[in-house]
Amino acid sequence: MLSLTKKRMSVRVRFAPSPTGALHIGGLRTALYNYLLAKKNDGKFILRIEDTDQNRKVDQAEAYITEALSWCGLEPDESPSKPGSFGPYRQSERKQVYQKYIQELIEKGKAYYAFDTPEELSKIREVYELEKKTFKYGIDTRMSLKNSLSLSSGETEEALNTLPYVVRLKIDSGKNIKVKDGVRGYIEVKSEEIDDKILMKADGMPTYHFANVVDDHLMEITDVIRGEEWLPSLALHQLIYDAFEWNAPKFMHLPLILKPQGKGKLSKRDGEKMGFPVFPLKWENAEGFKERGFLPEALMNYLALLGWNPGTDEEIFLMDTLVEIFNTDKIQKGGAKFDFEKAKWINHKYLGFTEEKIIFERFPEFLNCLPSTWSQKKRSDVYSLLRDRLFLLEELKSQSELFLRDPIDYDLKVMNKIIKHDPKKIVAQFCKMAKEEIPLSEWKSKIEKWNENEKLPFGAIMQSLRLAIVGNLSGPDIFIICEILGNQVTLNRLTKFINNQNF
RNA sequence: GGCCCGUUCGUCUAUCGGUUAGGACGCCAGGUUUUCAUCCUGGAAAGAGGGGUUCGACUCCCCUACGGGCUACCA
Repeated sequence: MLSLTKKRMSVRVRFAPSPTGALHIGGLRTALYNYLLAKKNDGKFILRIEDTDQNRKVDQAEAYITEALSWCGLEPDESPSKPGSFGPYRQSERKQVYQKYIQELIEKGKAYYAFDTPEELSKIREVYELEKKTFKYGIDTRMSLKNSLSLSSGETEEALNTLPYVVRLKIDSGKNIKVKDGVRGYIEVKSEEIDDKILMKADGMPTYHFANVVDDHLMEITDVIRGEEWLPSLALHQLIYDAFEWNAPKFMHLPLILKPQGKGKLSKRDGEKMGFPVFPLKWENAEGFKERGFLPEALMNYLALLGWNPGTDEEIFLMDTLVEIFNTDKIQKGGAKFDFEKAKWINHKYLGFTEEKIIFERFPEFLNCLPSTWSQKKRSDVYSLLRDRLFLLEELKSQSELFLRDPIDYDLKVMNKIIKHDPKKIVAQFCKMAKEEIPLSEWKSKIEKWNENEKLPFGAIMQSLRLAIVGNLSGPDIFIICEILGNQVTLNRLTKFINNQNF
């Protein structure tokens, strides 16, 4: 047990998203696990923006990511907006760095220039596909393609000056590459399986693989926690570390977050289709967890449990506890389906133990459905009456509507059931009582007393009142509703009911 | 197609060779309540299939099936 909680020295982890759109909960969970590992070990959590693909870059995305992490309480120790001594933290600003290191690889003979155009290559791929073979730019093919290995040095020189070129990693065959994933264990890959991946693109930008390795090394990253989609590239990354003769960090690949129903990984579409958020904050037309009324702590709690477990039966953990108990060897191997119901239930728990004052301070946007003309006490009374019923803060709006306007109509099914007890007469009696301003606690006994002569089912009385005041049979304690409504409004509603000509 | 990874109730998961396979969400039933919801109690519900190894496999190995990922000058 002691070894599980022992702290390691100078842990540095990074979350490295591409600014191609909103951060979704898969990425968010990756960020969370990184954050937890860092904080558990008194280490540093670094945000690095991987914007090497200029075509897919979305302007607002980086700001969104920063804001989303902040809302979730995952504040980076180093980031583009809070540089440490390992910057720049945006890959597009590190071009010279990559140039320097790619040069080193070329000089070492570990990488080479290639002049084949994308069009040429895709044509070759098509031909291979027709023969049901897979084209690999590598040991078997590289000498018949246009690169500094197949061309003479003069031709290469010439091409370098006139043609666009990329730099590829030169992979030797016949090697068994053994890599370790902290979640799954050792994985062995034959070097023949890996092709001579492009390290530097024709536009002078590095590819993910290259930039990632160089930056993780330079930024002294000790542990890489990333999505499972990177697992097949792990051997390639190891080869790049080897080419530089660098020590690789520890790797851990998180299982994917899957659709609630059906197959495949969770997508933005699923959220739209099934009515749940997949983004922390609003993005374009899609509402986020924030807008739906999640407490960020609750979201983090749910995400922590999606692919990891503490090994106990407990499920509700504040961030501080999470940091304490988080342990990477409890990370799950298989993908996990997203379950919005469970997420809501956790949020409900948080709503239950979070002080009202805190809710009013932190989530004013949800309290806005209560008129600003109301006194603080009245707003507070409404919230405390409704809070046990809330799973999402957004529900406050619909749940509080009964205070804002008189019932539009009355539930006819209920009406038919109780009509034989003469609900108007019952309500009229209640009217009389309401005029006397009886304290809340005495309503019930008053009604019972009155009912001694009338001999009505108690339920019929209560149903008549509820129908008259809110129009249907659901909702919180009707007497408290009356008290919050005040005598005037209550009397109005009762009178309206009595005067209704439809029954 | 090739390569890699995975598979315990509907869902998230516990189990690290010997358990009546545990918990939670959801579902169902009962209780509390003036109703609904909350809350409380209870219930139904699982080791993908087939081979091994072993005195004994959910647990270790192999095969199959299924699911997923990668296979770009995207990350």
